[in-house]
Amino acid sequence: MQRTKIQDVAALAGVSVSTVSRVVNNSDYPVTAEKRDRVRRAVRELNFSPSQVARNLRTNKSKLIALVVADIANPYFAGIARAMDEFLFHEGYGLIISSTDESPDREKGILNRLRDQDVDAIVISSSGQNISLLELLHKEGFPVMLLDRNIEELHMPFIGSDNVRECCILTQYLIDKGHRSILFLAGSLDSTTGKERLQGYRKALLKNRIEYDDSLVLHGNFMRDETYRLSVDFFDNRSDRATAVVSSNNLMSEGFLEAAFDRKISIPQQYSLVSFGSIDNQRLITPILTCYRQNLEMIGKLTAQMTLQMINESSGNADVPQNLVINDVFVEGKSVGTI
Amino acid sequence: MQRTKIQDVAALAGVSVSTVSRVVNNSDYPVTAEKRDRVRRAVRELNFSPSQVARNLRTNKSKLIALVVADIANPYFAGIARAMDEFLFHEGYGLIISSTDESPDREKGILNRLRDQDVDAIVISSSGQNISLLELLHKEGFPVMLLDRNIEELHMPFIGSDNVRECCILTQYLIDKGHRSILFLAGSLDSTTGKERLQGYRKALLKNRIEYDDSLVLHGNFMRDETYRLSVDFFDNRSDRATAVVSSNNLMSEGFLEAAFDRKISIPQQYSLVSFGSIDNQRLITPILTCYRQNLEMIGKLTAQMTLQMINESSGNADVPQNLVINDVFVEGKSVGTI
DNA sequence: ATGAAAGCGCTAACAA
DNA sequence: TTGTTAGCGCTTTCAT
Repeated sequence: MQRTKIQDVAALAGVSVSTVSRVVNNSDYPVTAEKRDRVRRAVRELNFSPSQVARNLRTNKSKLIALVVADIANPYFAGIARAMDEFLFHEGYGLIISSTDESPDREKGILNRLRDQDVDAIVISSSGQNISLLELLHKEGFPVMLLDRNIEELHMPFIGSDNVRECCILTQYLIDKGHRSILFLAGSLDSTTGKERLQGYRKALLKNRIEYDDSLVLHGNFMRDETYRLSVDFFDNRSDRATAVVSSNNLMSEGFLEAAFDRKISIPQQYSLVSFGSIDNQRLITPILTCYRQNLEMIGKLTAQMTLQMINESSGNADVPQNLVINDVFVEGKSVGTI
Repeated sequence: MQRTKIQDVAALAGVSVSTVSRVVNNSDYPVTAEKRDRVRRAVRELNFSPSQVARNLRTNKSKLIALVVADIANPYFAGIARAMDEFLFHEGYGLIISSTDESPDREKGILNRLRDQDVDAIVISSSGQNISLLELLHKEGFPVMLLDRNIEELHMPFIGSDNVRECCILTQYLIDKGHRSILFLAGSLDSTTGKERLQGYRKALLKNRIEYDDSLVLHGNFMRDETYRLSVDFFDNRSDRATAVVSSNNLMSEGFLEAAFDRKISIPQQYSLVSFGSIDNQRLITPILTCYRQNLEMIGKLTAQMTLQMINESSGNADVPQNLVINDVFVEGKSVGTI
């Protein structure tokens, strides 16, 4: 069965294709009521709906926005994706989602693919290793928006948390509870996010005149399994070196908790934990984590809004980079004990 | 900055556009090594990469596959999406993901959108309320593949679980532990999946000569919050009517567990629970659920494979509908007590 | 107010 | 082995 095209409609309505196009697009171009009606009827009769592909080619827009993240199965990204989709759908946009698995190479491949697809914008939580490619895309006119992980030299719109501040407060919370030897689960230091969260931790130590000890920083990559391994190793060999831990994201918190569970370390009795980001199914898990909880719905919606704004601006004049720093919610749970 | 196009490459290489096209597409068409080289060099120099949009229009393929699910933030779908993306990326395909929130209207809107985008295939976990539209898409040549929820009258390829069998076994497990009054958390009965799981439950009752009691079936819609409400209501008003419960999917299990937690009902001491599908962060949650665990990685990969197969076949001859029934893994946890 | 026609960037049939 | 060219379905300029 063939797709009905604009010519078919034009023929049935007895008008030219231009007229059909005008009507279909609700152009404010003048069309007599009568023809408009004839076209509308023909459209309905033939169940016509214009090929977005042909439009794409002609107009250089695809009505497609890409979301590039480490892993769409991470509830953090899935929640944001959900909210973005919700918002974008109503604006007539579709969402292409790709996972990089934290691999810069994979990320590069994905970005190149997106370039060819002519997506209208790219929202990316980048490894931070593809700066020149992102720059190139930007130059070619792709609105690029940085999500969660900023890349400062790029001067592109960014939405994310105040990592330094929030991590500092989390650490301070532990210190206030009497902890002095605090482990830090670091995410990838190639990303601003990873760096800034570590920085927040150090800032809190400094403020409280606690000496920074490099051996208390476990270097991970924001991923659960790896954190599990690091944590098990820590428990097995140097468990007594710390009384509390600051985790850099939700997955790392999960990995740590799994390790503690397997090593029969009880939280918060033996170890206290604070987390950047809450974990999935928290209501079913003991203890409730003391953490900064991110409002995924809001982040997703704002991201979508900013992205559309970029798209519209970029067709106009200068695109003004804009940074949006989200204030997450501090949740006082039961995962921290007093010393 | 302008996109470089095939003409630019042709000019720089001193050949015709067809030659460039042939080289770029690795066509097995004969091209002399020398020209091939010249083209390759020009491609690199100009950083050329063909517009997928123009290709789409010309070839009627978009290298885009759509995944339509109730909610991409449901770990079940997110896990499948992740695995599909993994596989499809290597085959040169992108993945458009849309969430329907279980709304047939929303689903319809999404499907119409996808039609215009000319996606190469649609993978859908459908509400089951848009049969005629799915049929239309099929007639128009869109390969459609049903995921998790079958619609039998459509005779389209399907991948999913053996719902009747697995739910029957889950129920039987409870019966074997001495339970006779068993609550069933039903998903939407508009979907085959919802119906079949209920059917499996009834089958087990029948086999054991336990009378089916309609008031022990809580009618939900596969969603967490609603199940929470239904469960709380049950606990508050008719808690003593049952000693065990069969849940129709992961989210409903979570909703039930949250309700039990809030009402201080302990599992499995006061109530036993078996679940179709495991829950997120299970390792951190007590008790471990007795459930059928679905291998999302495998399901996603197989789905992607079948989809590509459909795409390739449909360009060829008859597309043979194919049903793939996954054997999930029975996990014996600690969520069931003996009576 | 309407229609004819150019052309978006590419592939592929056909010609040479 | 290579080049020329039609045309994918649409939007939009220009002429009427």
